[in-house]
Amino acid sequence: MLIDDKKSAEDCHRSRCPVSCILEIIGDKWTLLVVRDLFFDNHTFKDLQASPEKIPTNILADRLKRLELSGLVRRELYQQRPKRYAYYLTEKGLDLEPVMRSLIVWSNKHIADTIKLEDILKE
Amino acid sequence: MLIDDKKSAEDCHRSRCPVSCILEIIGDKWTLLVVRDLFFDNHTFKDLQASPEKIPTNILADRLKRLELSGLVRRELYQQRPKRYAYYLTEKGLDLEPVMRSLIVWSNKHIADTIKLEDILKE
DNA sequence: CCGGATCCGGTCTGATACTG
DNA sequence: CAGTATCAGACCGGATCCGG
Repeated sequence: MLIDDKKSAEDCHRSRCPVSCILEIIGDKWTLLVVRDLFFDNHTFKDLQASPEKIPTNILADRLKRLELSGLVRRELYQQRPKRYAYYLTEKGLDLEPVMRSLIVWSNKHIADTIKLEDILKE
Repeated sequence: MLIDDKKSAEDCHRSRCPVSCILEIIGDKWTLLVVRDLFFDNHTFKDLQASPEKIPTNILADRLKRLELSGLVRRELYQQRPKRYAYYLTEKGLDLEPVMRSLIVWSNKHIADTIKLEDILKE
C-alpha cells in the first residue's frame, strides 16, 4: 500500500484546483473518520480502532501513515518498551476544524437522528 | 454498480455520527468533484465530463444517479428528441456550500499554488 | 456526435491470522 | 497492544459499444 497515486497527484497539481487537491488527501471513506476521532480525543491505535465503524487494522495503519506524510498528523512516543506511539493532529490538521464543523452542520440539518453538534461540543 | 453498501449504511445509522453519515454520501474520490462542477455552472453530462480530472463516463453516470437518489441533485429535461437532461443541485445540495468553501479555504492556506477562493468566486 | 451502458483487467479494500 | 501479512473479492476506471 501507500502507492503514490502519481497520476492523480499530477492531475491535481496541473489543474491547481483546491477541491481536487484536498481530496487527494482526505477524499476517501476512512481518512476523515480517523481525523474525526483524533479531534475527539482518541489518540492511541487502540482508541482509533474502537470507533463504531470498525476500521480494519491495516487500513488504520495505512491512513495514519498517509496523514503523517501529508503533515496532518504527528506521532509521539509515549512509552519506550515496547515502543508505543500516540497520534495527534498538527496545526495543519487542526485547521480542518471548519471542514469538520460544516460537515456536521449539514448532517444535522439533512440526515435524521444524527447526533447534534451542540451535544458533541460539550467538552 | 450502485450496490447498496448495506453494511456501511447500517453502521452509520447505528452510530448516528453525522460525520460518518455524510461520508456515506460524499465520502469518495469523485462525488465532491461532481458537486464542485455543479456549483460552477456545469450542468450537462458533457460539461461534467470535461473537468480536468477526466472522470470516466461510467463513474460519472453512477455518481449522478447516487446524488439524485440522495436528493442532492435533480435532473431536468431540456430537449425532447433525443432526450437530454441537465443536472442541478437541489436546495439540499446547495447547502453543501459551506463544506465546499471550507475545503477551498484550507487548500488555499496549505497547498501551494491552488487557485484562490476569491478568484473562483468572481462570478 | 451525445449520453450513457457494458465489459473487463488490475488495484485496493477489508476480514482474518499472525508477530513482536 | 500495535501493528504486518495474506488473500479473495469488490470496486475503479479505461475502452468499447450502442441507441437516439
